[in-house]
Amino acid sequence: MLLSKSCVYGLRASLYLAARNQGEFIPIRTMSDKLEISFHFLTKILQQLTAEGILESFKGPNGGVRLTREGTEIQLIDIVLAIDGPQLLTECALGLPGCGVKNPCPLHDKWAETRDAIHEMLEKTTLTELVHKGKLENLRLTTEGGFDILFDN
Amino acid sequence: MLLSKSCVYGLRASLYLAARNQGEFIPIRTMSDKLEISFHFLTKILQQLTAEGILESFKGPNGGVRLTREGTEIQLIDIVLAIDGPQLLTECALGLPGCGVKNPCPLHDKWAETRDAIHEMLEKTTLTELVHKGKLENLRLTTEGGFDILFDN
DNA sequence: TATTATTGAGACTCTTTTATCTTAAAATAC
DNA sequence: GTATTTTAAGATAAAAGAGTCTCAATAATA
Ligand code: SF4
Ligand code: SF4
Repeated sequence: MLLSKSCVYGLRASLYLAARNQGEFIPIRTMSDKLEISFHFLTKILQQLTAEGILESFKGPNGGVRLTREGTEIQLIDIVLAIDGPQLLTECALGLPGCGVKNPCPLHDKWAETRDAIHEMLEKTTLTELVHKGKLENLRLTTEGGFDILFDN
Repeated sequence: MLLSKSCVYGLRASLYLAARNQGEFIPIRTMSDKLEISFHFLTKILQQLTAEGILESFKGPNGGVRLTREGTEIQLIDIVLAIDGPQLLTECALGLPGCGVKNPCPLHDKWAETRDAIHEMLEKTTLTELVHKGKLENLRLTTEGGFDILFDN
C-alpha cells in the first residue's frame, strides 16, 4: 500500500473535519462512528496530528478536535508527512539505504520521476478541494456512505 | 513503502539474472551472497517467480535459476504483479473496498492519475534496460556494490 | 462537589510481514 | 549406490503494523 492504514484514517478524518469546519470541536467518537474506524485507534492517530499542529483538541463536554488552519491551507502532504513520515518521498525504490544522486541504483531516474508525480499530487491537493468535490458529487468516505449521509443529523 | 521487501528483493535478483544471462542456471546462494539477502528468504521469493513462470529452476549440482524469457521481454510490472499482486494498481487511495468509477472517493481522479503514472513506469521498464544503464554507469544493486563488483570473479 | 464527557497515554493483543531453520526431493558426480 | 549440491516446502520465530483496552487528566454542568 502506498499509504499506511493510519495515514488513510488520518486523511479521512481530516476530510471530515474540513467538511464540517465551522470552528467547532468535533468529538472523535462522532468521527469514528461516522467513518467506521475504531475509536481508540483513530484517537491515537489524531493525537499525532495534534502533536504536529495540524489539529487542536479540547477536553471535556463539547470538546473534540478541529483543524488549526483553514482546509484551503492544508495539503494532503501535510497529513502524510505527519503520520507516515517522509519515507515515501525519499526512499530508494530498491530499498537501498541512503538514496541520493551520488550513489544511485539503476531504477533511480525513473523512480525519482514517479516519486515526484506522487509528491506533486499530494502537495497540490488541499482538503477543501476534495471536500468541494465530495459534496458536489456525493462521493464516499466510507464503504457505503456518501457525503450526504455523513454530515446530516 | 511502495513495494514490499519481498518484491524489491525479487527485482534485485531478477536484475542480477538479467545481467548474467547466458542461459546458465545461477545458484540462489550465489545471488543471496552477492546481493546481501537472506538465502532462505530469497529462495522463497524466487519460488514465487518460478511458480509464475518468470524463472525456471534446476536442482542439484550446477543447478539454480534462470529467466525463462529474455530480459528485453520482462517488464518490472511482471515481477511486481507476481510478488505483490495487483493491489497497488487497483486499490483505492483511501483504502475503501471496491474502488471503481461507479462508487469513487474524493481522491479518485487524482489518485487514478498518479496510479497510472506508476503503472506506466513499471510497464515500460524492462530488465535489460536497467541492466544496460547499470553496467554503463556502474550503479549499485546493494548498499555498496556497483555492477562491476557483483559480476566479476 | 459529584458526575459526566471528552482527550491523553500507555499497556496489551492480534495480524501480517520478514526472516530463519529443518527436512525432503531432485540431480549430479564419484 | 552413496555422497554432495542444489531447489522445494513447511514449521517456527522475530519484528512491525494494526487494533483494543484501561486508566488518568481535564473541562463542563448539574
Ligand atoms: S536513487 Fe535509487 S538508489 Fe537512490 S535512490 Fe532512488 S531509487 Fe534508489
Ligand atoms: S477510486 Fe477512489 S475510492 Fe475508488 S477508488 Fe480510486 S481512490 Fe478510491
